[in-house]
Amino acid sequence: MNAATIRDVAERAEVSVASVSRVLNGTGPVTETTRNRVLEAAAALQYVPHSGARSLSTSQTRMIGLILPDLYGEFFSELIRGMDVAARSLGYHLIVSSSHEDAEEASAAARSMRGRVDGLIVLSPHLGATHLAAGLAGRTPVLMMNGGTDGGYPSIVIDNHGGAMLAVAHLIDTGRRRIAHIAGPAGHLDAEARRAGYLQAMARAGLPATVLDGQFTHVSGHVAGLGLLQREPRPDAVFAGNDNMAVGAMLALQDAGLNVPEDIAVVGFDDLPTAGLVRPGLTTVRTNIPETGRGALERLVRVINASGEAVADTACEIVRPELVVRASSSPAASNTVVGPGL
Amino acid sequence: MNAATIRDVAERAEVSVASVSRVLNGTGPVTETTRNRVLEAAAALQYVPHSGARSLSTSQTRMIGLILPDLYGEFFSELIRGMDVAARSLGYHLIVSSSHEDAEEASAAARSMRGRVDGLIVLSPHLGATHLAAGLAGRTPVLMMNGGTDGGYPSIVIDNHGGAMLAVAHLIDTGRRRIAHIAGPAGHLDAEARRAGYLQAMARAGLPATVLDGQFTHVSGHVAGLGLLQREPRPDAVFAGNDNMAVGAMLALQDAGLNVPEDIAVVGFDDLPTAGLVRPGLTTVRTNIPETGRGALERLVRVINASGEAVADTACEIVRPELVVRASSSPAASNTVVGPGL
DNA sequence: GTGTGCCATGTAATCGGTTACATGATGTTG
DNA sequence: CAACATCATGTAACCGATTACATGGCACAC
Repeated sequence: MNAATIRDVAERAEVSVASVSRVLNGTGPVTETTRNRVLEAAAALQYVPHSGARSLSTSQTRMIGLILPDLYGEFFSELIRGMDVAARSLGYHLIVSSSHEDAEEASAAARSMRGRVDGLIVLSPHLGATHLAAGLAGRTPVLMMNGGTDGGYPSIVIDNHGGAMLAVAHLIDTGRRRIAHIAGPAGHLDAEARRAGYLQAMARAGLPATVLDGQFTHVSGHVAGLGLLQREPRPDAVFAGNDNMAVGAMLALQDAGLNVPEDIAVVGFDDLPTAGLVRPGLTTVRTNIPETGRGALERLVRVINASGEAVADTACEIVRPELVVRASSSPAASNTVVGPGL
Repeated sequence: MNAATIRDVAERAEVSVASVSRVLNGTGPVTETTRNRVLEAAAALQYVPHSGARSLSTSQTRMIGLILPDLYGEFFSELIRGMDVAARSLGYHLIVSSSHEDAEEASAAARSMRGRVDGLIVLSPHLGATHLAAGLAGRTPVLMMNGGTDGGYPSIVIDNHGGAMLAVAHLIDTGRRRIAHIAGPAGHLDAEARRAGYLQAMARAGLPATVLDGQFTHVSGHVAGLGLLQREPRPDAVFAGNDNMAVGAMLALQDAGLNVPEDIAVVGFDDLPTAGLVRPGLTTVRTNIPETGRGALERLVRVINASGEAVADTACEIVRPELVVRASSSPAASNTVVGPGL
């Protein structure tokens, strides 16, 4: 016994397939009697429309593809949470493809989704992905997140540069002068924007910059922390490119007998849950991830519905992060949140 | 200009649609000449098969639905990572629906996926979901994870009970006697199995049990930690139902001036990345999540391909977690991993 | 009573693939 | 040279929905 089709329902309800379709989709007029017969028959047969058949005749899949890099932890789950909630409320489903190390893999994933999604959200912290996606996505609407603004796609970027400046300004405001930076991997857009923000804030304040290399990992932060101990004079603050490295560095410094924040202040980026659980609590830069994800999905759906419109949406929306001050940069602080500032 | 169809490709290559289909799917014999003409035409037209049409004629969607509760952090991303990698290598796509607080929401999600997936993986730590899913999934193959073993579905469960006993045995082995437990929320299957494991291990050792209530959150762990300080005599060890609560409790104890592990040992469950980053490092129970996810997906695909087979797969596979000993339970320990034991 | 208009319903074409079966070309063999 | 096997290719039916258009029933007005 195969699954019931619309014809089975029509037969059982003794009406035509057109009426069944009308009742189930709420299109066109039907009498109360017809509606009831159809509903009853559909329930009795446990009828579920064949999505393939529907998408064939409507040329809509009501699916949205999400292409992600090799993300870890909280960021990943929060982002999907936000998007998923938005998708559900708009009647869409989310197809996820994750762990794409480079632009090539990401575009292969994009290709494999062509034809089965109505739109695509691409997160690519690697250079070049925008360009590659261009040739592959074809007519599928695409929304780029944190992938640069080239390519003429609508996009959303997190203001990493501004967030970094916020962090550095906070350190300067609290009296620090020898502020070092632990950078993320080269070629990673987030990492580079944060580094640039650090450099600009330091230059603007007339302070000398010190950059150590890191890989966004806990271990590389620890190594960089050991590197800081060698510096002469020793920095009185570190701004790490992400929380993972900040925590790694902080542990290295503490294990060497330094006090945080008295001897050296530490600031991270991302506001992972871990940031609030280490001691002292880590000052960091936070973005509202679920909210950003929700916004991205809603915007993509708007683009989908507007396709064919005269004016295409190619704007780049900028999400401003905020500073979360904890004890790692200010002995007095408990858990204050400071807005994005100017 | 609409997207190219198989007929457009056939026309351009001056062959029939059947030949195009044969070339593109590798079914049936074709000459080298035909193959090349088709491939060239397909490339020139940027042809992508319409997945709806294909699924209509083959009655396969090559999609797998994943229904998740309101998971946070690492567990979520690791699980999806493992499944996604497996799915990709088997030629499937993953449709994710997350954040389902209760069994009813989860089954609504399952219903909305009927007809658009070839199979479903349902993670439901809430009682009753199995039963609800039964009426809704219909003929769709379903794999239950951590949702109990009733319902006649193939299932995979993490041996929370055994993991908890492992943790308690470790504490007893290292000389602890007054071991308290911070339990997770009532009605949560993982939480209840861990609690039961704790109780059984204590009973078997002839030790009195002490259970405090928690909600799997950091804050509830902190509150429970304060509760421990009131106990007379004070426990010399705590086994928390998850790492979040363990860290919350540990901070409360340390803030009250106690030394971990000298005054009191702390053990968690899950091995979140945070567990290795707090000081002292948190002893905890770990499951290889990506591996478990990969296995689950591969097993579901096997079930899908075998459907119609005489013998249905209704076995319950048990994943044994392992103990990770860190400094929070043993001053000597650095980062040893102990196997699942007997 | 007949014409008119409205409205619920049904018929059948259509979407874009897959594939069973028919066809025709080619080579082999007696 | 005829008969036949082999094999690449083409034709057309089919999957299950949506929907434009046709149809038929009914109420109302003249």
